[in-house]
Amino acid sequence: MATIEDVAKKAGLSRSTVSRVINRHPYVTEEKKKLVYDAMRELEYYPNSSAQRLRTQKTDTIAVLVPRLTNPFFPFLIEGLEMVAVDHGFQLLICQTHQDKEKELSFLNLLQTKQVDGLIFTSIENDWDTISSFKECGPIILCNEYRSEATFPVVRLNQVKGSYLGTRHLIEKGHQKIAYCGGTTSELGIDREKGFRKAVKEFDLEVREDWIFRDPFSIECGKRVLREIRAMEDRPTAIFTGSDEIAAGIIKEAKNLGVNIPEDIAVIGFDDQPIAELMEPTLTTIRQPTKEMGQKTMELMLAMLNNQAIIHEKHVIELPIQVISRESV
Amino acid sequence: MATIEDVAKKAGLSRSTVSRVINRHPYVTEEKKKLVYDAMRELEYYPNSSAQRLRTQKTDTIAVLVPRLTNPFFPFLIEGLEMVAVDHGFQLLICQTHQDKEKELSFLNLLQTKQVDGLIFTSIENDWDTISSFKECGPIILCNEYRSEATFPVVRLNQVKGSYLGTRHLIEKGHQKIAYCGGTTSELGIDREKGFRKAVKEFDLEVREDWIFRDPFSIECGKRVLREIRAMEDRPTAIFTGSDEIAAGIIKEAKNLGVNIPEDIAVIGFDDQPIAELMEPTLTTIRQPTKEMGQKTMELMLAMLNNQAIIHEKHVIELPIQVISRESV
DNA sequence: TTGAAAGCGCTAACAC
DNA sequence: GTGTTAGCGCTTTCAA
Repeated sequence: MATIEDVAKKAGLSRSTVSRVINRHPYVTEEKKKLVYDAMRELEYYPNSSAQRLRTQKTDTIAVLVPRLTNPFFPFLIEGLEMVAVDHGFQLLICQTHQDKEKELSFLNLLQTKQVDGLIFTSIENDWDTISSFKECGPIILCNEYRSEATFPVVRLNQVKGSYLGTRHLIEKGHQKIAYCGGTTSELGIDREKGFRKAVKEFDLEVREDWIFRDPFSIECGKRVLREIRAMEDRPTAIFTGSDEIAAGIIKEAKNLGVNIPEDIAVIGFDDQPIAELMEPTLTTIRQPTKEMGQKTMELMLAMLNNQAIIHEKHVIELPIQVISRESV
Repeated sequence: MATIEDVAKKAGLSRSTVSRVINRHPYVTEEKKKLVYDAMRELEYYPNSSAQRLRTQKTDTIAVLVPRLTNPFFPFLIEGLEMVAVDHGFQLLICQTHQDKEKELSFLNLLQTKQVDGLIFTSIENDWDTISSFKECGPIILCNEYRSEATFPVVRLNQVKGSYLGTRHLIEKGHQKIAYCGGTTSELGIDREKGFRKAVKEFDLEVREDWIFRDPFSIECGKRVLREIRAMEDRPTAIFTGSDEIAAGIIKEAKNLGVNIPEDIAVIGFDDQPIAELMEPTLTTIRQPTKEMGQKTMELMLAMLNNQAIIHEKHVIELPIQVISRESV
């Protein structure tokens, strides 16, 4: 493998000049530039990035922590993040935590060991104290999931509002008996439940604790929820869910059980993934501007890396959220 | 940021000893080991991986080239790759080519610049000559997509057989007029078409060239294909498709147009993604053992990196493929 | 069992 | 404009 030294020798110049050519510095004569390029070509030289990184203390890489890639929400989010990153010469290191605290910590280690210049959380597993201790290691942003104690910038949606709007939509369609399916471990989940409760209370309806289903996340979970509901004596007429996948599972199981949607029970999803349009009936859902959220996040990250703007540690960007009305409600 | 030097000083030892402790070398007394650990903790020391990489000439990172993450096939494949990689202390650098030749080349550059130890293609954009010129840069494996000229190891399915079985399934269900939707730019696509043609000919049926739809890839493409078919005078009674997404698009559009599946037209997908079970009717499809393919590929990569086995450059691993019969045929 | 020292490949003062 | 040189932080002979 050729090194910069080899190129310098072959070109009859110094390492510095070669380095200048590589890094497109001004003040190199065309003549010598050509000499360098020729030598590089002949030797099939490519700069060693570990050496560059060590020397410059930059990696031009941003770590993105996601729970898992098989949840389509995250690939779409990554799409937005990547678009902006690539435009600015950065690459993404995508890290699946699989909802594991230890794994999450091991990825935070990337920042400590200088394998990445910055890190973006799209989900959070560990306690806030644990995570905040990494503050000194480099720029960190919370995107999608968040913590109110956070002393990092946050890019998020107003989840209270999202679920409030979704629930109100169900109520306005005439539903009074509404079940809720959502996460409880994240602040995002807690906020969604708040929005749900807010809407229900606003219309003087009752929140039935036995109609609250905690921490479902998959198609399978959705199926199970519907089975549990069908086993009840007093059943809800509508279900609010925390993802299109859960909602899809409910719809699927409804078919198996001969339950009609939305007549017997209405369902609203969350995210507006492609699957929402494919289901029969099509899925009413709460659209998150996923890609935009990714873009905004990466723009913020780049600004932090450049110290362009002084980013306040309580900097919060909130993006709009809306109900997409289809057939399942 | 603390360096190994700082730790050495604080512990009253040499850099070498600290390094030995970091790398769990034998022959360090417990006493000194403790001294080092204490110093590391106090200084919040973490080894700089750029320096380690430069010194050891290893990155413990494998690049995985995928067309895009929003096609669920690839996250599942990555799942398999990652499982094995993580077990052996490797991380994945996931690279989306977005079907772009230039981007693909820029990722091959990762190997040249020593940012990764090995590289896995799951799709191929450039000419074989272009790609094969990277052979000297490090271990490369083709996974999923392949080229018969390949002088790299290949992990793949027998695509000819897959589409042959799928087409035969359609024929055995009584279909004689079968349309084909698939890629033509990749060898994988060409092989699938071969399998299709083989089955059709074997049953003395005709391949109608105007029923061949080239290079569809999305839900939207599927919709378009069905519209084109409905505009024909003489229509096929079944469609073979190259992905569950295309098939889902066809089914979706069929509903819009009041076309019954499988009565008016049968559809078979490819991949067996979660969506196949969610569609109504459920999707008959050709299952690829995606995760296993990922696992096998990474095992092979690790073997290549260790020179454990001498991997023949024409090494080909072929995994089984089967038809999953549901309602759409 | 430990330390001294060389060097991985590169960039950036600084000097000319 | 170009070259000399120091050094980024680490591992690994080699010698003791």
